Amino acid sequence: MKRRTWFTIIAIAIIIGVYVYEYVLVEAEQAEIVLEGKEAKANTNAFFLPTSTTNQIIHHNGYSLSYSEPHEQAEWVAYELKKSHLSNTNHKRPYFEIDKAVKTGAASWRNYKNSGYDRGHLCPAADRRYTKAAHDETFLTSNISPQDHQFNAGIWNTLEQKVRYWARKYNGVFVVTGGVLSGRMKTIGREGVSVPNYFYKVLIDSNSGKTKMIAFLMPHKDSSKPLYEFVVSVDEVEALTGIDFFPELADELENKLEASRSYKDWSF
DNA sequence: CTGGCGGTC
DNA sequence: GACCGCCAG
Repeated sequence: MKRRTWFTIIAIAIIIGVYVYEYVLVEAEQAEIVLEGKEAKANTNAFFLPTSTTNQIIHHNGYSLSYSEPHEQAEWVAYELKKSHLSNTNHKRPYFEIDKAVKTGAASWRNYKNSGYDRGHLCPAADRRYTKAAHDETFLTSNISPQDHQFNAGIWNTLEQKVRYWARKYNGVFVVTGGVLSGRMKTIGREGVSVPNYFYKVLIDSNSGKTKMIAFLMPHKDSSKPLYEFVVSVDEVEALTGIDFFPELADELENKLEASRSYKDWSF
């Protein structure tokens, strides 16, 4: 055969190869999404799960939480935001429901009505758009905290968008977030839902090379400062909340990463 | 994206 | 109370 013929054959083979490869990749991703719910506890909630100071951990398919009955909200909500979770699908916004999995009785959404505060998602609805079920599951009252609207739609929203950016960039991140339930707090509603004075977010990435962490502590008010101004060490968040964030991590690594307040490994 | 709210049945 | 559609930053 002529050289040109060989070249043509090889070119076609490469093109077919790429298509087959992509097809297999897409199939694998879809299979992963289908399994998401069943594997949530094993994948999302095992290794990086924080400790509970309230002894009430609840696992949902899309996230886990530790519920604080005295403050009528979660002390933390934890979930893995995989790159494959990121989706542009629009879902109709459902109504908030009382989380029946909370045995002590989760707060009613009525506490928030006319309170002047948003029902602020802890696990954002936008992080669970991959299925309608996952999206709707974020509308449980165990996943919300009273948030000032300017804060929620402002700097906090900006941080949540940055988390999605990192999930895309670093092939997924594990997220732990909540209000700091300590000190003197305002309360709202008949059940007295505490209004946190600070909110935190702790991230760990173990998917893109060496394991890295970053933590944010934000006063409960909107700000025009850049996000990195709110970076603190994980140790600082632990000191405020009493939560041990990554107890399953090897001690040496945990101690080193949690003491650091450097954000050089995180692209802003 | 983050949400509230008023009107209707 | 549930639902729809409109509203704002």
